[in-house]
Amino acid sequence: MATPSRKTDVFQAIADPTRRQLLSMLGEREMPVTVISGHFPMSRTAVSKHLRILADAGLVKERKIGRETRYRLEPEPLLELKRWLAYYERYWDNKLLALQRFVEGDETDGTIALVAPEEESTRTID
Amino acid sequence: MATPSRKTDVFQAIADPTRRQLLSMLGEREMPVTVISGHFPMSRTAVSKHLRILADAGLVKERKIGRETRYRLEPEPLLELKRWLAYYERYWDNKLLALQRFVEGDETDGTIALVAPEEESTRTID
DNA sequence: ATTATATGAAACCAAAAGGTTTCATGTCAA
DNA sequence: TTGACATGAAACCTTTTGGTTTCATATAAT
Repeated sequence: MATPSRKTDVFQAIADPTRRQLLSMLGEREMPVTVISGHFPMSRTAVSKHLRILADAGLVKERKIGRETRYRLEPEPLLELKRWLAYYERYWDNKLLALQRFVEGDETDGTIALVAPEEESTRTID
Repeated sequence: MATPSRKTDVFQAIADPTRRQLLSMLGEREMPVTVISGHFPMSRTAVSKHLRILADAGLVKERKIGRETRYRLEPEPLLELKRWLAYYERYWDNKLLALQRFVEGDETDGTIALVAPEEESTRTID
């Protein structure tokens, strides 16, 4: 499905530098928790909790082998990030931006016509 | 410069849904705080603090006009995100991934050869 | 000159985040 | 079957985060 409605937000999941390191590490090879945590200056339990958050966001998958649990990268949820970012690419290569700024002029009106596709658009203008 | 060494991490800045909404809103037009906060179910001061965080990350720029301060999107720092994400694109369209997984086999060795370009690579394997 | 508007700073607070240590459980090895 | 290893869950603690209300200051308008 396109919107898998994950337990943890991808943006939130990648906000932590430790978790980003975990992702890059697990992209290379599947690894068990003890080995992974050997690369971090914190307890195994702490790393384990980070892994859980990543798993909740769908960014890693676990596989039990005997008494160990191996984790590996699952890049698919990063597509959401990619889509989000794609919206802003128009600000780099699109000439429309300059035009828009010009048209805007100087008025202080707060009305919004275009809004970027934001996942949680709970409250709008009332 | 390539590494502007900002006060706030971009990943951290965009982790909050409110701040993401702010970015999309400010991409359309420059706006003063009062107008912006009218679109959110929180106090003006709270919105102001979010704007400060975005500004610290370089994602918005402020411009004082008389007694009001207008904010607008500054998309440049998103390039860091784009670069980060680019690393993981190999997991989508690269056949090497399947090959790599195959070569890995089943060993439990924790040694890492390749590491993704992570900004804070403070501690390594000691 | 006085009042209203726009904003940021400060002090404060509750909840979430990121750690720790300890404990329980399941699996492997002798 | 006994002991060592791998791991997650639980309880706990401190710092950060996201919000509030109140106050101070600068500019605009009357």
